[in-house]
Amino acid sequence: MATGAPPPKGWQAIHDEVLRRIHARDWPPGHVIPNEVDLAREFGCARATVNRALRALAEEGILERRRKAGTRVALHPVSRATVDVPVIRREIQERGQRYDYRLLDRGTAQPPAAIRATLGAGEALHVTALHSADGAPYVFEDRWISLTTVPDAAAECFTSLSANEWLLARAPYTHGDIAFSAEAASDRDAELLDSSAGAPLFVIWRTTWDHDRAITTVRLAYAPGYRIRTRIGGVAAGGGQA
Amino acid sequence: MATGAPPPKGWQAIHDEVLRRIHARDWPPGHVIPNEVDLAREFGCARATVNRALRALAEEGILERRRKAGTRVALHPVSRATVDVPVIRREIQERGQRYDYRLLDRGTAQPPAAIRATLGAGEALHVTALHSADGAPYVFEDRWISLTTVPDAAAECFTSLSANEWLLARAPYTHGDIAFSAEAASDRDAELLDSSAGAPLFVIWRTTWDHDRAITTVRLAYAPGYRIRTRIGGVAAGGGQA
DNA sequence: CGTTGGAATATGTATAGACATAATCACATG
DNA sequence: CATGTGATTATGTCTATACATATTCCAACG
Repeated sequence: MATGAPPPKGWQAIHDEVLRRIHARDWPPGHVIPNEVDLAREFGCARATVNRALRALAEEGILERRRKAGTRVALHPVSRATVDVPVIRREIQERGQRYDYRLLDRGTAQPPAAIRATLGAGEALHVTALHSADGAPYVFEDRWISLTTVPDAAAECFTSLSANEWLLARAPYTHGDIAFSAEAASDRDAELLDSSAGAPLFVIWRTTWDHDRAITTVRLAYAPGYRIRTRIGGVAAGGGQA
Repeated sequence: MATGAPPPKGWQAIHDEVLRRIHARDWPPGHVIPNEVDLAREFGCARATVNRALRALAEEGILERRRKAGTRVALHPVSRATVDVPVIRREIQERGQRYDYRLLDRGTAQPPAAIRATLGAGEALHVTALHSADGAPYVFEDRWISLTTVPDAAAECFTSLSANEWLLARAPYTHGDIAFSAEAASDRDAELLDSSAGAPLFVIWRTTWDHDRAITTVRLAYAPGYRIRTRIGGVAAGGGQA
């Protein structure tokens, strides 16, 4: 028979039915849908079950919920994608490639103004390194670490363990900012990544924080051809089993 | 007093306490934490409350949960960021800029092999357009629409309403694939985006599906300087209030 | 010794009921 | 008319209990 998927039961069934009504335009964008109590009665289940389904749809960006105002179909659907930014070593090893890490430089210095704006005044630890896959350069990492937030970093050499992994273990962050962009390879980028100056590089800027204190700011310049892939929708509300 | 944040109550308090123990290495990576019943007893609450907190942490990628096996601290922490890819018109208008849409070309044709692999055999609708902000080119859109999945599209001219918005309204997708990458501007990219050939462009490839049938595949080439920003952690498990 | 089958167990989900909280709306008041 | 205030209401959350389900573990069996 090979039925694609068994008919869902429980809150997922409600999730799917509500989604169907939205897609079928029974409930067009902006429409306020019935409240949880009424839906529970209609579906013959407890309110908590409806709540679970609607909350999942809200987390997907399909619904917008506000107390007292009720639940409405989102006016401006956005594609909400969850991107996993993995630890570089694992990213490479999971593809079955050999991972190499080479520290290029390490020292304390006064960071440039743009970095100082987030890391705060004073000296910081500057670490540059190259990650490679099967011998080919993969990512050029240029990182500043706050010595006020992470004083222990001053004693670490980072010759064999990448700063990223050391920090993850020693100074976990509470939140962070990420930016994806395309940059032209500088002369240094080009030399290290074995490409030519001006080549389009996929670049990730990431700053991580421990509450209100910045831990580290890093620029990751990926070798040409790199891309980040992800999905939207799909698992619906299943959660995060990789 | 300006206390940064009020001490959380309920399931968020448990979420934060568990996270604290993980960060404090009371529960190191790989460690199996107590089961929900024990934690509920410890925190003096119902199991459902603990469940809510642990499920949130699992969705963040901090914990891994399996029935019977229990809950363990994730061995390989990944930065799980949720990226909102907005409708281009809104993205521009929300910054207070004027939005312009110009259809460049529209016609049915045999798509190139790479597109045909996902869209299926047969002719498809090819639409190219330029979105601009305050008169400056912003995104060059190159899209193929499956006429087998969305036959209505053949009758639409796309002169004033962008294909993206038309599709969102008429042919909602169940899931999609997204890829972010950096590409060198082709001659055509450069001409349309008012930059020079070879310039690094941020490019998004997106394919959307209605169950197992592809709806559309689009390449969005953004003008130089574009970047996508997002956060990790932060709201923890609050959900999706924009 | 390997395989299989069942018992044990931790999470997943559902339920009914209750209270908390935020936001809205209508009304009264200045 | 502007404004504040309180009742109303829908969602947010918690509780206690129950059953479902996936896995693991172990023991019996071939």
